[in-house]
Formats: sequence, C-alpha cells, structure tokens
Amino acid sequence: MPRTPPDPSADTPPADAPRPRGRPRKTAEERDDGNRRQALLGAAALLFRQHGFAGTSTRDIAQAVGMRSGSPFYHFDSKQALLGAVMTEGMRSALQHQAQALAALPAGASARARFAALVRSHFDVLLGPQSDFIPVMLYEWRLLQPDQRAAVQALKDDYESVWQHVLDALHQAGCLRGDPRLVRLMIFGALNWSVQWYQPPGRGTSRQRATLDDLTRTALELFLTTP
Amino acid sequence: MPRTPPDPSADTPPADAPRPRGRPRKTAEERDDGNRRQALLGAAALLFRQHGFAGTSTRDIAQAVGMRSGSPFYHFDSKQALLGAVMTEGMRSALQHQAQALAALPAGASARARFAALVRSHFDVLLGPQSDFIPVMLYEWRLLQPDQRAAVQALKDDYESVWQHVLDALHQAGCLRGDPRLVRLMIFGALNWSVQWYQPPGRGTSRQRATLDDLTRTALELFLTTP
DNA sequence: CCTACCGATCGGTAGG
DNA sequence: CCTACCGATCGGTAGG
Repeated sequence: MPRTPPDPSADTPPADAPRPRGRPRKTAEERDDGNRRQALLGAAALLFRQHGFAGTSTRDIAQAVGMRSGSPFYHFDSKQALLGAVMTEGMRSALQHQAQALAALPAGASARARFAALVRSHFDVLLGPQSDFIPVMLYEWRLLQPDQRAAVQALKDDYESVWQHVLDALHQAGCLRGDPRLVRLMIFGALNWSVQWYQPPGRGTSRQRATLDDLTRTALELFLTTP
Repeated sequence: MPRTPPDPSADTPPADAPRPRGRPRKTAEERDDGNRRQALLGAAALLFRQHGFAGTSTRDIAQAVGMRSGSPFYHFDSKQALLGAVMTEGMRSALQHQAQALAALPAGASARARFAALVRSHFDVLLGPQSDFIPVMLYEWRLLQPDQRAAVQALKDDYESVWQHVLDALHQAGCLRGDPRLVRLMIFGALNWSVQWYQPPGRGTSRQRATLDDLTRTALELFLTTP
C-alpha cells in the first residue's frame, strides 16, 4: 500500500501549535535529559501496569509525555529496555525505602519491630503514591529478558535477604512457625497480592476502606504468634 | 503494498500434506466441536500464561492446535471472548475440585480440617497438572472486559464465600487472628503467589524441591495458632 | 474449519 | 528529539 499522501493517522502532528518564533519549543526543564527519561519511566510504569507490557505501545508512552512516536528510542534502546528500567527503578526505590525504615528504628529494636517496619515499608512502596513500578515487576516478571532479569534479580536478592534475616530471628524467637524459606515466599505473596485488591480510602466513600496501618496490623496478627 | 503473489509468510499453508484421497482430513475426534473448542481453550491458557494475553496472537493459538489463522473465530467471537472462556473454565474446575475436597471429609470435620482441605485443593488447582487456567485469571484479571468480568466474578464469589465461612469459624474458635475479610485476602495472596515461584519436584534435581504437601503444611503452621 | 484477504497498528530506524 | 517511513504482524471477516 503506497503512502504518497502522508498518512495523518500514522503519526498525528500537533493540530494547533504555531511555532513560537525564536524561543525554544521546550522549557529548560522539559529539555533536561534526565527529566525526560524519568517522565518516560513514569508513564511506562503507569501504562504497563494498567494494560500490561504487550498491551502498551511505545506510541502510547510517547504520547503520555508529549513526545512523538519515535522519540522514546532516543532514551531507551528498545521497549524491552524500558521494561527493564521500570523494574530496576522500582527495586532501587524499594531498597532505599526499606533502608530508611530500618534506620528509623531505635538501636536494638526487636525482631517484631523490625518486621513491622519491613511490612509497613513494603506496603508503602506497593500501594503508596507513585506506586506503579513494583506492580509492573510483579505482573510482568516473566516477560523480562534473561539478561535484564539478572540485573533486577540482584536487587531483589538484596531486598529479600533483609527480610530473611528478620524472619529467621522471629523463627528462632518462636514468634513465627514453619520453614522460614517457604514462609518468606508466602508472606511476600500475602503482601504483594494487595496490589490486586487494595484501594486507598477515598474521601466520601460510603464503605470505609482499610488504611495501610490496617493492613500492617492485620499482617502482624496473622503471621506472628501473640507476644 | 499489493500482494498479487500470495504472501507465503502470511498464512503458511502446510508444506507437505498430500490430500488423503477420499478420507476425511480430520479424525472423528479432531472434528468434534467440543473437543476442538477444548483444545483451543487449553492452548490459549498455556500461551496466555506464558506470554500474557496481549503477547499471544490468535495465530499462535491456532497453530498450537493445528488450525489455520482464522479458525479460532469459528469457535469464539473474539480474542477477548477466548480470554473470558479460559477464566470461566478455570473457575468452574476450581469450584468442582473444591466441592469434592470438602465432600471427602468425614461428617462434622473440624474447621481446621476443612481449612486444610481448602488449602490443599487450592494448591492442586493452582499448581497441579493442567494448571494454566487459574494462573491466567490471576495474571490477566484486569484485562477482562466488564461484561465478562461479571460472569467470572460470580464464580469467584461462590469460591470465596466457602473460604470465608471456614475462616470465620476458625476466627471464632480462636485459631486465626485479625479481621477475617482482610485475612482472607492475605491468605489468598500467600497461596496464589505460589504460581510465581513454585516448581514441582522434578526427578534428579540436585536440590530437593517442596511438594504440595509441604506447602500445605507450611501454610497451616503459618496461619493457624497451635491447636 | 480453510482460503484469501483487509485495514490498522506495531517496534524500530535514518537523517537531521 | 522530530520527520517520515519500513516491514512485519495483528484481530477479524466473507465466502465457501
């Protein structure tokens, strides 16, 4: 099919947009490379989460940040690289949040207190604001290419080893029953699954929704024996 | 691009396949409509699970059962209808398995015993043989169209209400702590998450993998207080 | 259920 | 980062 009259639907040019004479078309902030890259990551995380990786086109992502269809490939080598970057960014942020939560505890805090901090931090990263990066990792992990998977797996290993130490301590203190490795996987499941059903308490909703504190308290009650 | 010479890559015809003279091209079993529909469902479940809904083409599914590219649409109105049918079939099978597991219990079985049967049945449906239907539901639930979602939701409600009754009984007996509704969601998460990491114990694997009995025992230890 | 096909969309690229 | 584009693939359909 020859396309001599340029197909207007292929790459819709801005209908309006009279060229601002002499001034740069983008503000300094918009031109900043790191900012544009971050904007692409955020849009990709949101759209990947909503429609899945394969269900989101690179054009969708470009449009969400006001770019034209080819421009995301100036920042990322491929759509797969964008997926890997979303997950890496998610884990980087989760690790940082985790470290801060533990650092805020008093020195010599109990295993129970450390566990509570980890659970609450996990819910924050999963369900708080700008919380699309980790859900994308949870939903689309199997679609990661092996080379990118290794990089993200290293970050996941770091994150999980912190949990494993706390869980081992709880197990030895008799606060937690069952094989600690399987228990870790099941606890992660219980927490991660919340991305499928949790909705933050909105204003004016008729039925009262659970808060992240509610979730954290329930998790502690469910998993730990009474002190 | 005019396609006067029929594009061989578009819809690859069987390279060999000399017509068997006089005999039907498909055996009776292959021609059976229900059988072909079931074959499509099974292939769709496997491929949707591996590559996601949007990452699987209807051509992939057709090829997996030996059909040509347009033929799935003789059995299903659309790709979306195929997704809905996979989930409906998964829930139908899960409900049947659940009912059988409870029926096999002695009359007057304790809440603990009923809980154990539900957990084991859940793992069977999730991780046993031909276990791609429910994982597709877990992974792709958000991609279901609203009308199809309602139908599957009704089956899910039935399935979950059986659990809720048992969990309420455990809670009243003091075997389970925490808000029963949130607890149900967290327990489902702990169990469902296993589709992300569980691998059945293979022959000759160096490290011993967990069995479904191991998972069930760990779940009981983790969630229930000591009797 | 196959044949033959359509219109739309997709990831990605060369050149600026 | 935009322009203009390519080759491939996709869901779906008419007619048999």
